[in-house]
Amino acid sequence: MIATPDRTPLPREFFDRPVLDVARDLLGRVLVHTTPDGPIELRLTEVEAYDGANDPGSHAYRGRTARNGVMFGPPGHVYVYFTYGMWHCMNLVCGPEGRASGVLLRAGEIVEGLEPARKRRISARSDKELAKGPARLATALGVDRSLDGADACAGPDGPFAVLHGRPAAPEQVRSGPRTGVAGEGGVDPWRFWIADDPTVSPYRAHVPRRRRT
DNA sequence: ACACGGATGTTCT
DNA sequence: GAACATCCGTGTG
Repeated sequence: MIATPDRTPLPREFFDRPVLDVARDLLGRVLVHTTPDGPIELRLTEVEAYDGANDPGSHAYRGRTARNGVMFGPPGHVYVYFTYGMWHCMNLVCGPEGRASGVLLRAGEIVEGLEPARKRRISARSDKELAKGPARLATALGVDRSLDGADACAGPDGPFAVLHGRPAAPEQVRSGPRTGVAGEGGVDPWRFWIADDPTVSPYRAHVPRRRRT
């Protein structure tokens, strides 16, 4: 008999901690996004921490703007941004309020709602690629800017929640530099993942692109 | 498996 | 005008 996973939503206090602690602790937890196609659930296998005004890699480094406002708000909310003209990526805001730190959700395993996830990720060659990468993850979950600012601690009534799940054992957690982050921001080992998990995305260094005309 | 360039448009300088 | 917390298709090995 298989033990029942703990489906208790994480309380807001979970997110009201230093962002590095929250990032490590999120691995293995289960996200639930309720969509018109039904619930999609994802077990997190890879995340990155971004530490507000102290962090040259963070969207909050140069202060508050219309885009990043949610990062400056209370912990336990969803920050979604649009990038490269095509993609969405999602973060969970960490406390304390005003610190503007967050955890980018980079990859995971779809554990419920495979059919709707495949439908949104038609180019995926296998199920382990459905959410292998932050924009793929958001696509598979059906997340866009309409979810920006949503409360991740609202429980089953809200459109999005983070369940307790089965946290990864600390000895299974690996860390390294963040993917695609330029300059000094790409130095700190603030990317975390579960060792040997097939859904973790490959590391890529930041590549400055040549101008187009 | 890995490297490259194009796609696409919002955001900020 | 430039940068962008990326992805995909195509090429090579």
